[in-house]
Amino acid sequence: MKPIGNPSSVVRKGAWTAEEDMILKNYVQKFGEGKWHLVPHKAGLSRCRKSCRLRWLNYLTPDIKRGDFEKDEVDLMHRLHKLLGNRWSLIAGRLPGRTANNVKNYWNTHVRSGAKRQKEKHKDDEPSEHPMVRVIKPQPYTFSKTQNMYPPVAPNDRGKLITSPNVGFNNALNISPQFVSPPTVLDDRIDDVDKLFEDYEKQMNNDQVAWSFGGGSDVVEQEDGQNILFNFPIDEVMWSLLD
DNA sequence: AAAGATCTCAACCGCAACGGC
DNA sequence: TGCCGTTGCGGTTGAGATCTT
Repeated sequence: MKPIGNPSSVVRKGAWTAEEDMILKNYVQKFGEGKWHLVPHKAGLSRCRKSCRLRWLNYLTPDIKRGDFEKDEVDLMHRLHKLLGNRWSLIAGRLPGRTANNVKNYWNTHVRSGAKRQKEKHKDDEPSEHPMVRVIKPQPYTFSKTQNMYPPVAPNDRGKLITSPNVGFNNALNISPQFVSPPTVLDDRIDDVDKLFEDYEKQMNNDQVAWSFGGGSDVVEQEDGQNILFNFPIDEVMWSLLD
């Protein structure tokens, strides 16, 4: 065990001790969050600023929720993951008391490994139920709502949407270009996501149509303008996000 | 009871984004 | 406008816990 309390000595790694936790907690309660580069020195911890920040965010922050995820939390996680992909911090932001690390770990162990097991189980007998597995990630892309430009959009081999002169629009994911929004647009509007879900859920419930999630895939699929994920035209959602 | 396999999750690492100068 | 320091994020690792044989 390396000594605690001398920031000029070798930076400690590994599990945090109760003493270190107490020092960091006292420091943050006294001086507040932020300026993490100053924390090790000012608090007298032999830890790097990253380690301090992570420890605070993932463990010491008050109101952190521990234990198993509840069913509705998992449901919401699935919905948000379908919409946002592996943007754990955004997903965690919609799950009170959960951290990005929390969510990521849960996903990687329970959800992803579960899907993997299922895939292995079926890999020899029949083709996957969801042959097209792609997370649609927002990419930097300048566009104008009024501008009638349709650079063909298609997923590259890493599952990211790219434009290509050789790919006709019908050969892409059949997603209108306005759906391929720059991250800033999506991020700016992320606060609207909850409202959207609520509004559409209300609407769908009125029409006796339910959300369709599950299957353990990361698919946002579209067929004839409809998508398996949302049971409503995805363009409509994205336009309301962009409006 | 013991050894090996598997699972879980805290912590680390690398990188991109951001902001100040 | 480019550089540099800082921050925040997602992917990965590895130690400890738990399960299986």
